[in-house]
Amino acid sequence: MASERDFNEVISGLAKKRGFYWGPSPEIYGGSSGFYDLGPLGKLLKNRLESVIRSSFVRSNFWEVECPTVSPEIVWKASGHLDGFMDPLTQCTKCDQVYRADNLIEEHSNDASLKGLSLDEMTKKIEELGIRCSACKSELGPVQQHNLMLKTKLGLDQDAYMRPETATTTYLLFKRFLTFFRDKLPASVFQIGKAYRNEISPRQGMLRLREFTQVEGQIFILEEDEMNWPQFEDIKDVELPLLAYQVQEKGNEKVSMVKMSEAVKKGYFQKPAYAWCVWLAYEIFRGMGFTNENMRLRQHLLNERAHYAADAWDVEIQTRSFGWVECCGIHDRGNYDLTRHQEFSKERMSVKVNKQPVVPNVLEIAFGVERPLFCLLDNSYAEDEERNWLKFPPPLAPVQVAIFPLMGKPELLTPAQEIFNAVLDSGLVTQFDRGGSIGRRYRRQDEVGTPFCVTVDYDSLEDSTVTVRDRDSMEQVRIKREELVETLHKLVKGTILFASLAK
RNA sequence: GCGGCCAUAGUCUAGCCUGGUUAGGAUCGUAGCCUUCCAAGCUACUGAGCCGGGUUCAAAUCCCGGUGGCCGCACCA
Repeated sequence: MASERDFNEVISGLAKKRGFYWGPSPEIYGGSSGFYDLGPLGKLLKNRLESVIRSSFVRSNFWEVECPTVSPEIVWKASGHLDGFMDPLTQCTKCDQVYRADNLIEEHSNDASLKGLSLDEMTKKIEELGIRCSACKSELGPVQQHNLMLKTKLGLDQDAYMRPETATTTYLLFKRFLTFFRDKLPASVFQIGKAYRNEISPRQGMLRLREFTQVEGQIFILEEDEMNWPQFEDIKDVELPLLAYQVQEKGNEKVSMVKMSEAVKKGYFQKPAYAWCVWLAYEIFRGMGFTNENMRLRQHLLNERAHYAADAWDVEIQTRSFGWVECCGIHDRGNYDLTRHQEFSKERMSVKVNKQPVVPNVLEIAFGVERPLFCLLDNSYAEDEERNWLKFPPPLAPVQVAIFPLMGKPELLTPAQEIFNAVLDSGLVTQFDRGGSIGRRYRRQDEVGTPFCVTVDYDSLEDSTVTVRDRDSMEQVRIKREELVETLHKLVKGTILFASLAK
């Protein structure tokens, strides 16, 4: 198998060639890194992932909302992103090398008390400690901030920002949710939408984008309900591939399959409701085609956690291009966000518990769609001596069925066209292909992961059957014409397996 | 952002050092012929020197700047 870097080139080459994604966008003007276009197949695949995500959330009683992607500055002051989302940077006055000021100070002082200095204080500290550019030994300039949010203006002069996450915009609706949910907590909502991060220098293609689609599910919940979460009963015997931080601290990277009830007992999870969120994230990723073989749940080490996070686990996916890739965060955000918005907006963000106002906590599942999209491509790629193909689970495949006449003769073309129209009308994404040899057409479909191909041959004219060919085994069975549409639907949904037809 | 390397059809690539004809090949694609199930063959065709500037009679080729990619550093809520 190709090395890691080469493998990424295989995947992105295939993605470009067959229309999964293109970029950096806008290509004809040279492109800006961190931006990609989805081609027809990529968009289909993304839609499938999103619909898996949607139905998982809806089945778990979450309600979908959609908020604007631009919000005025006050929102991001309140959320902490205007301060916390900034990197304090200092630049060499001579060679323009850029350093992260807080890291620099920490390295040179070994003094943990120096966290949280202001910009001016950091500038002074660098001078005091005599820190110079490690490349050319020249003086460093004043500490400035690089904000990871993209700034814009509303009207003539109101500062505003593109949202760096959808979560905050969801929290702003809390009062409305209380009415909608008739004052009952826990209340669960989710949002799928664009978010923007002005990364200094994004690399690794689809894995670090400046504009990407975020999925964020939120549960507004009171503390006692976090401890008493009935749905946990349903999953207590489910085993998840876990890597807790206690295990990692012992220098161990070994994932173990742990029953959820066991994980709570061991103290990996403090709260059953939070543990359930980790399970839900896992379930969503299983729906997106990942398995215990290529997925793990890793708990953040204490120093990895974000400004709002009381506990944090990630879903990580193993790829052949980049090793383990962090794809989803499950956060216990406490009541940090609602408290802050209450403070800044002067609006009540609490509910009454025993006549006392209580600001509820938030549990969050957050991920970008593009990462699992890439990981799925990466994990689905297969090749042997004669062909390469994408072994998408049939329900996720962008193109679901392809229809061919065995040869481009009118007597086969016409019935093949009719079948194509019927299958297309039935709601499957279907392609018709009459070009080149039959083998070549199978290979084309293999390369984009189409799970089933239907071929109309001369026998079809006699006995009204067609052959259905399976992508992974390359085997084929004859199916009666009148059963074709229904059979294809079952195959694509995965309610029957091709192997069960093959006898 | 910094440094090193790099940029030619959809994809892979030759030519660049040593400036000079219609920028060559492979593959993919398209149309047709042939072909009764896994990239066969034949014929024809489409399609390219990242962008901008400079040097020169002449630039894919030399020089400068920008953009993008890879690697290292830094960054990645």
